[in-house]
Amino acid sequence: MTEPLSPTYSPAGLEAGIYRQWQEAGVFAPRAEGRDPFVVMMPPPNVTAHLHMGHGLNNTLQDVLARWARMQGRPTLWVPGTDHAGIATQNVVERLLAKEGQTRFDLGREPFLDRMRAYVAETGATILQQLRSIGSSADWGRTYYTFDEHYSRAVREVFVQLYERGRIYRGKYIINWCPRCLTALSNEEAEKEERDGRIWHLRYPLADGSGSLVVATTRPETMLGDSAVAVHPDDERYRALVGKELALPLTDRRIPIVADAAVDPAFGSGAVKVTPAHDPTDFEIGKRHGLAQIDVMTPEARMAETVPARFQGLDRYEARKRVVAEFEALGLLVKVEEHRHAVGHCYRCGTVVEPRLSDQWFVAMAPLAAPALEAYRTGKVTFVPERWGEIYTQWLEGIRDWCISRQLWWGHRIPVWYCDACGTMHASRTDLTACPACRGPVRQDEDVLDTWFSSWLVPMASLGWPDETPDLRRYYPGTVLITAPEILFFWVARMIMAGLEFRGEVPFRTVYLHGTVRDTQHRKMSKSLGNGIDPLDVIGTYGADALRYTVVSGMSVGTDLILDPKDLETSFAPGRNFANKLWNAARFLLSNLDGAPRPLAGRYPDVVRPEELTLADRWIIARCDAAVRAATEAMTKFRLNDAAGAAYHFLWSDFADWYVEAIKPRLYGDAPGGDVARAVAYRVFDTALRLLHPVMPFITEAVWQRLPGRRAGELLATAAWPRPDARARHDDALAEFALVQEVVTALRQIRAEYGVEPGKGIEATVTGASAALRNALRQEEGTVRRLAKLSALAVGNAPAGAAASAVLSDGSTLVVPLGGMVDLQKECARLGAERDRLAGLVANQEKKLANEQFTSRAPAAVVEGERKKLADWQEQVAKLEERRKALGCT
RNA sequence: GGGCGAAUAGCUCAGCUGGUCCAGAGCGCCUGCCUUACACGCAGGAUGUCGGGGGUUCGAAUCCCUCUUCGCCCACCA
Repeated sequence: MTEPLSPTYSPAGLEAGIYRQWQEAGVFAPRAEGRDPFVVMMPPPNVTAHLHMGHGLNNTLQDVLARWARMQGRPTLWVPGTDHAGIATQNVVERLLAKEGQTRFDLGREPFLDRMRAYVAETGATILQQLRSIGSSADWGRTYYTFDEHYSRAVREVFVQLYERGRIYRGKYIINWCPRCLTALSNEEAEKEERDGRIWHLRYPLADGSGSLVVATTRPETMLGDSAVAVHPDDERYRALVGKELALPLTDRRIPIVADAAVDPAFGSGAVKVTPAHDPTDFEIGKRHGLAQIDVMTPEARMAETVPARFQGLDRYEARKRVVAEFEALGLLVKVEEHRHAVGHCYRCGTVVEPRLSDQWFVAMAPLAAPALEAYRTGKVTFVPERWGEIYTQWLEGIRDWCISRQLWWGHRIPVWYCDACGTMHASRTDLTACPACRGPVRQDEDVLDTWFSSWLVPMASLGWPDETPDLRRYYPGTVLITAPEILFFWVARMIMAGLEFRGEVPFRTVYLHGTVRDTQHRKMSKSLGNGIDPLDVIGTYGADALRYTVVSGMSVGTDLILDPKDLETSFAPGRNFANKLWNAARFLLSNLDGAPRPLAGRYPDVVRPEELTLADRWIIARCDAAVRAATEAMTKFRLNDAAGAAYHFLWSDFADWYVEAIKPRLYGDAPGGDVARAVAYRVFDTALRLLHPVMPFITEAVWQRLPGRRAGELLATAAWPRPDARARHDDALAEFALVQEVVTALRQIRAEYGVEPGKGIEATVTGASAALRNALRQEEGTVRRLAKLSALAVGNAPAGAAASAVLSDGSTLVVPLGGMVDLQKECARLGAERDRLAGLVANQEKKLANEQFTSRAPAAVVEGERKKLADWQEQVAKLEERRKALGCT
């Protein structure tokens, strides 16, 4: 890596080699010694996933923090992994089968699973490989997979433990059923979405013909499974009817009218049809009144044999139409209203879920939730941004039992065996071949576990749990979890519960929830919307560093990342341009560092004697130190955009725009002190590369290794993060160099305004300069003359007839003789306008200072500052008037 | 229905504890430059009722109230 930097920066040829270097040096594995390990668990992408911007964002943020921690010398472990992703993966393979005209049932369970495994073996490594291309410094040797053999042991262990503690139970309850995936879902997996729908008001006649009742429903087809109508016990309107029977229309069944407090008398007619097999509330009412539970649908959501023959086999929506039509024909359809309500959708396929009575396995969550709440309340876990803590709390407080069984094949099979001989069931860590009770034959439960039932163990299982491994002892609990808020309930909260339950300790101290990648219309990027950006395209065109820079700088805490999929240039060019700037600054510097005789090692500012430093040197050292402070501070607060900004601003605006320009004469030998300039430039550039490395690791590594004095094999990835240095705080230099910048800027403005020809020098005189400015100009005269293209610079009295001037912040006037190049009329107008503007400010300021409330209540320093402002302005007005006179303005 | 977030330049967004980074950055736009590190660049420039209204305060983009508009999360009123 010692060949010179190529004249043009091309990330494509550079990144792979750098990444290989890191891997070969083993920098991604945590160092064995050292305290305060920094541990991050990667949210596992699905095994079949292809890299998208969400991964790009999430992994960049993790990598920035991991690299930062590593540079701070902390043993740093970022554990990567993949998720077998039950439904999602099974759906992918089932779609492939469908193209061949087959279903999983045609193949049978084992052959299907073989097919799944073959598919996953092929695609499983893709996503992890792609994550490497963005620079992820995860410890690949520790990659976990939520469906490997070891992980299965962890899952079984957890299941059995919970079972033995009575926290897992099996029973018939209303669950969310996806008629397309043909499985039960948890509450979280049924995404509620508000939709415009309708509500039908149906009339049910009394069995004795003495009258009727009206009920309202959004799902008329379920009336075929009604087993009662409920009214509130205190509802006067219906009191007399309670206990009577209704003739359920379209059927030959009679159903009772019951009184139940769950009914809201104010809603609709105050009478509710009760369908215990298809609605959670109705299920409860049904239990209280011993009502029949009539499941009217097949798993595919077609009408089952439990309904009259003419409805059987109809899709639920066809059945709905048919039911409504028949009610209308019978004159029992009272009215239809528009009704907006929330409907659950399968989070994997979008199908409307059917609440349905079903025999499933559940985890009792209340006992798990209590310690998880406590952990947050006592500060054992914190959220960034904090507001997520409240959302976490609300969810846990209202938590319901977790349906964990899935009627899928791709997943951890439920470790329960049934013995038909003696009617017992047994949860077991190992496969059972015979009933432990009667030695009779056993059969294993057909269902598999919710994929999140394995994901929630990531922090433990990825470190070896249930075995008490050295990794587990050393790296649990982790430091920070970085993920998207979408999976706060699915994953984050459950990991906290699992960690507390099985390990007695939270799995991580901090949860950093970052935003979502969206397009310019604020829509989530997704394959189906076609508004995605392929990170690999971006990396190919702009480089991984540019991708990372854009993602980090565009992502402030608590906000979303907006990118325009139709205009990659706008989003990613700034990152590439910055990399290019850095590359060229490095090229310039390296070509001028050659043969630097002064020792470049050691801690600056010891490298050179303090008295050798020029104003510009001291300024850039102080600016660099400020950047170190800013970047470090920002990192600790997860304000990664600010950290990137600090490095960006320092490198570009301070170092490249000013310092490099200021020292060119010294570097070229046109001014003394070249060695000092080289030493300082080297130190601050080195520091800046370190600051930027977590964000743009490839280019900084490539450049850094070429700096002189590097030992073979020395890597920036493991170099030390810079520390602030009290000796680098040159406040006076900050102030004085700012004046130099101001002079240069003023002269440039004058030059532009008066059309001084480029390349033609002008003479400038500064009058009334403060001691600081005089000192600054004395030291940096060369810089000012060069950057402002002056032919001469003097400090002293203004010559008569000066043609242009600028007032500097220290009160001095910059007077620029421009000879015949100045348009007198224009100058008079300009001075007049400026005088009027300042006069306005003076008037306001006088009013402000006359306000006693202000002068007495504002801090003295503020009042003093305001007084000074007034004086300055008054003086400037006077000076402007003088100038106008001198020029003969009227 | 409940809760949360957002609204600042043409666009995407910073602006942390009310004052001394207070009106900023990047992109875009305009002007002038191929100044031997960089045209993926350099030097200038224009553009803002800080969503509307009210309040607190000596002082508000910043705190409070309210309205409007977007977005997100939660919710068993059928």
